[in-house]
Order: sequence, then C-alpha cells, then structure tokens
Amino acid sequence: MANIHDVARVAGVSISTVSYALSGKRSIAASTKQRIDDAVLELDYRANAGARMLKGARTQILALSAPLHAGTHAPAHMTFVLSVVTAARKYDYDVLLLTQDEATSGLRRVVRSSLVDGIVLLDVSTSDPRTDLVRELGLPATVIGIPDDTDGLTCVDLDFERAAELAVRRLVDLGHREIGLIGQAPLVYERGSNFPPRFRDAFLAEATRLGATVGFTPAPEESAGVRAALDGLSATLPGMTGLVLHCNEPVQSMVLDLLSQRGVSVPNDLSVISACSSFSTDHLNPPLDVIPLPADLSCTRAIELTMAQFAGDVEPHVEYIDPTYVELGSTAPLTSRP
Amino acid sequence: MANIHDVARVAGVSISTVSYALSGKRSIAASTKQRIDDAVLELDYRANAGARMLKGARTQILALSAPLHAGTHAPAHMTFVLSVVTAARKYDYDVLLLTQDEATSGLRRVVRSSLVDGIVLLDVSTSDPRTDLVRELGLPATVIGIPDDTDGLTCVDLDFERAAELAVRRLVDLGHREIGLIGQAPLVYERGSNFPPRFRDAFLAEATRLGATVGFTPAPEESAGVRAALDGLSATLPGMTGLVLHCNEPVQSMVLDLLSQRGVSVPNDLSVISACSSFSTDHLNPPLDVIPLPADLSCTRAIELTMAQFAGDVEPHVEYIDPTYVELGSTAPLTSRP
DNA sequence: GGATGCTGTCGAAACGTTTCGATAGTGCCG
DNA sequence: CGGCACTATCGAAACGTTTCGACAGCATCC
Repeated sequence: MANIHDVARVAGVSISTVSYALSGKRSIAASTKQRIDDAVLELDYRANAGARMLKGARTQILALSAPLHAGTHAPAHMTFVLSVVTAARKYDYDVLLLTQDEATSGLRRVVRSSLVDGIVLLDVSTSDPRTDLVRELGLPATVIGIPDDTDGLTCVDLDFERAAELAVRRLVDLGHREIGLIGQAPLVYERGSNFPPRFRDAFLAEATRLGATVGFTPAPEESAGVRAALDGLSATLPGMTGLVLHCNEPVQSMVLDLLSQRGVSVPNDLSVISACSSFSTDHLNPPLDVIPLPADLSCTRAIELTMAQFAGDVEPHVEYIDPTYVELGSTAPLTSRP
Repeated sequence: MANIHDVARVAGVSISTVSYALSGKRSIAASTKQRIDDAVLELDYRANAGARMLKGARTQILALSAPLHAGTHAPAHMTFVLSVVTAARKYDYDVLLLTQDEATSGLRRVVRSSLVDGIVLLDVSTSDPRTDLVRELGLPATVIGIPDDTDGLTCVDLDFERAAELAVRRLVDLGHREIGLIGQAPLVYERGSNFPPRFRDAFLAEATRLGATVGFTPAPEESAGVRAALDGLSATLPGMTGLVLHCNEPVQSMVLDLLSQRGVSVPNDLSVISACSSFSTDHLNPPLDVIPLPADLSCTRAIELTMAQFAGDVEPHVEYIDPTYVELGSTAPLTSRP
C-alpha cells in the first residue's frame, strides 16, 4: 500500500511537504500542491490510520455504546445507531460499535488504548453505570437520553415533558376532556429507561392542570393485551374521546386495528395522537397526528456536541430538543353526539 | 496515559521484555512476568492502539458493512449487527460500523488506510457492488448471504433451500396437501435480496415434487393487506390446511390475529409454521413451530471464517448452515372433518 | 545595502509498539 | 574445562505520520 514516501517521491518533494499540502496547515505553492494531488490520486494514497493515531493524538473514531435492552424497540434503536454513524461521518469520524455485554469494560478498553477520541452513549437508564465510567474516563462524551444524575455530563434528548404537554394541549384545545394514554411496555418502566416516566408524568401533570381526566395503561405485549388495555381505559374513562399513544409501532397498529374492528372511527369518535414515534405514521390507517422522535436530530446534535468538546468550547450541560406537532388528520374537535 | 516505558520502569526491565511478557512470544522468567503483570495492573496499562496497528500490521478491527434497506426487518438486522460484534469480541476484535450511504466508499476508505484487518458484509443482494469491491480490495472478508456470483468470495448463510424443504416435508408428512406460503414484502423481492426467492423457489419445487398444491403471496404492508393476502390464498387453495410464514414478525402476529378472529383454530383447522424467523415464536398465540434463522450461528461462523482467512488456512467457498425444526405445537396431522 | 519579514520547502525528531539479533548467564556433555 | 544449547533479557531498528525549527530565496523598508 502506498505511503507518504511514495507520494513524496512521485511528486518530487519531501514528505513533510506532502503532509502540509494534505493537511493545509502551511501554505504550499499551487504548482506543488497540484503535483502532490496528482500523485495521491495516482497511487490511491490514504494516510495510514495507525500512524496518524500514533502521532496525531486524534484517532478519528468514536465509540458508540448501544446496548439493546429487552423491551427497547429494535427498529428505533437501529435508527439511532445508523443516525449516529451518519452524523459522525460528516465530521470524518468513524464509529466503533460496543454492545451490551461489554458495556463498561469495552468502553474502558477502547479508551485506555487510545482507540477512540470520544464516546456516545445510547439508551441510558435513570441510573446507568456507563455514566460514572464516562465521568471517570474524562473523554469527550455525549449521552443521548437524560440520566438522573447529569452532573458533569453532556446530554441531549427530545424534550419529552414538552412533547407530553403538546399532546395534551392539542386534545384539550379541541375540547376533549377524557384522555387516555397507552405507554411503553411495563418492562421499559421497570428497567429504568428515563423517558417513559418523564413523558407519562408530564402528561398526567399537564392534563390535571388543564382540567382533563386521564387514564394510563402501559403497552401490552401482544394483541390479546391490546384488547384488555383498551377495555381498561374505557372502564376508567367511559367518555374517552382522546387517546395518546406513547408506544412502539406494532402496538400502534394493533390499537388502530382493534378500533376499526369495533367500529370506532378516528377521528370522528376518537382523536388519536402518536407521541414520540421514531417512524412516520403515513402508512397507518388513518395516518396519525404525530410528535416525532427525531433520531437524526438528536444524533446529529450529539455528534456536534462531541465535536465541540474536542474544540473545548462547550461545558457539560443538558440540551433538550423541541418537539413539533405534525397534523395528519387523526384529531378533530369534540362534537356532541347522540 | 501509561505507556510501555512506564511499565518497564516500574517493573525494572526493558520495554522489549515487557512486550514479550505480554505477548508471550518469548519465554520470560516467572518472577519477571509477575512484576510486569503487577506494573500493568497498577498503571492500568493498555497498549496504544495506534502504535500497535502501525508496527504490528494487525489493527484488531473489522469493518461491518450493514446497510439498512427499506423492507428489511430492522430488529432482525439489529440482531445480526450485534451478533457480529459479539462474535468478533471473542477474538479480541472490535467492529467499525459502516452504513448505507458509505457502502463502497467507506469500505474503500477504511481498507486503504489500513484501519481494518477484515470485512464482514451483511444483507447482500443478488448483485451487490460491495462484492466486487471486496474482490478488488483483496482483504479477508466474509459475506453473510449468498450473492449470485460467489466467485472468490467466502459466504455463509442459512440453507434456505433445505429450510423450505423441511417446512414442506413436515406438512406433507402430516398429510397436508394444500399448502400456502406467505413470503416477504414485494419490495424485498424487487430489491434483489437473495434469500426470499431462494426460499420461495425451493418451497414450490419441493411441494411439487411431493405432490402438494401450493399457493404463494408476498407479505402485505399492513393489516388490511393481511386480510387480502389470506383471502387470496383461500381462493387459490380452498382446501388449504397448511400455511408457512416466511415473513417478518409483525406480519406473523397479524396473520394469527386474523385467523383467530375468523375462528380458524391452529393447529386443528390449520397447521402453521414460521420459517426462518430471527425471533422466538414463544410469545405468539399459539407459539408457532419454527425453523429459526440463527443470527448468532451465521455471525459466529462468519467471524470464524474471517479469522481463518487471517491464518491463511481457508479458501474462498460457500458454506450453508443446516436448518433445524423446532416443534411448538402449531402443526397437527390432517384429520378429515365434517 | 544591511536588516526584516514572508513564502515555500526540507530535515529530523517524536509518537509507542513489535521484533530481530545480540549477549550474558547457566547447566550439561564429552 | 572448552564447547554447546538453552533461557532470560536487552538494545535498536522499523512502522508512517505530524510537526517543530531551520533556511533559502525574494521582496520590502529605512
């Protein structure tokens, strides 16, 4: 494989000139630069990663800790992983993927061996051993999600509280006063994921503040459970005219199926909102008003924050991404009906 | 961060002694080895990855090209990705994740810069530009999936043909003669994924050979389509008593839901088999007999094969993983009924 | 016309490791 | 006891890059 000496020889200059020409850190005569570029192209030269790491102190690699917990919706998870990779590439960074069983030991290993310049943590729980480790390692790091103790951490996440408020307000503005919420799977609450309770609590609080009655049920595991969950909500709220789904896609479509089977028309009989969905609701029937969980935004911002930490121009802090409301026709004003 | 000089100093030996003690490539006195190990522990020393790469010619990193195509079932995909990482770690390899938009350019980049020792390709289509690139780059590589042209490639995959035969034979052995097959989404066939047609064609061939009548329909996109698909099959095969699902999990559960709604009992009225599912069918109702698509086996084997290529003791070849049949009670002998 | 500054280029050191070849010490054999 | 084999250790070269300091050439300025 061609190295910098080969390029220097072909271009008829010294290796330091080549290095400066490629990095742009010193001015180089246009004609010289041209010859070097030609040589690079001809030899298909790319700087040896090991040598660059060794000397340059920059590895151009980020560690991505992406454990796949039971109960986490895999497609959503995958979307985050891919978004991180894509965002990192914009800054010429590659991504090393670390998993579950290596959660802390793997992070420690790659950091101690100077294999990575920074860390991105995915799917953190309220109290996550990885956050302590990140503090200890002292490497630039960004957490996607908000753990309980954010001290010394740079975190970014959708503002789930405001998303919940947005959903409630929308329904209340339309006149609805009895509103149901189908949440995540029970497992997810138990495991200590941070966002489901954040959403739920803000939802209940805002509803109470606005004088609406609410019912909550976690997401069922299978279709039989969907029936039970809906029945449960109806029992609590006989006059329920609004429903918010903070659950994964399969559950959403099962709920819609069941409603249509029962002759409940959306939005005429029931206004439904999909909250914090990683996926578009276009293909659902009907398409649901949605407050998207924008994986690409979170991840792009996370990478930006990590890069800013390299530059040293950012202090540890928590950053919330503003939720938006997308109207697709699954909500309607409350009308009194026979 | 501590380096090998620090360890040598603390242990009171030269750096080459440290290196040999740690690599085990030359014999070291037990007492010396002990002092070195102590020093390593005390300093939390780990060899600098860049230096190791530069000198050692081994980077201990694999590139994983994992594009997420539309129509690919994300959870299954995620399972493969994580399985590759887990398997690679067993050999002390880390995994660099490459995506979609960098499919070929990214591979070329990491290889040309000697950042990775080998390549694993996921989700290859019948004619995939990445396979040509792999041939060109000449680095150890393993393909999970079977492209049309396997020349010079090391490939591993479930033996979909035998899996299809297994499914057919099971049903025919039980006396069923009219058998339906619900396949993957149309998109998946169009895009040129290799395994869906492999399964379908072998399925049809084996059924024909055994004298069974078959009907085939691709997987629908949503629940409305499931109805249509089932109705279509019933129209083709009015006496259908066996059904094979070669489709993703959501479709499987939608099919079961619909069957139960229609009062079709599994397995009394209809014997159902889940073919090549990446996930357990335990939670389905009823749990389905399954021919698992063992992501961990494929990925473990892929990593083994890549390691064998490093050692130079394996020639390019295609390797099939034997399917197994897991009985969970969703098939029953055909009984004549009123 | 000598001092000053700027531009473009070069040589050499340094990064941390692995590994080759050398060597000192020890035990054994003839 | 000289020679040999073997063990344990060391010194130094090499991997390919980045970057510091040097310097030649040239223009500019009092």
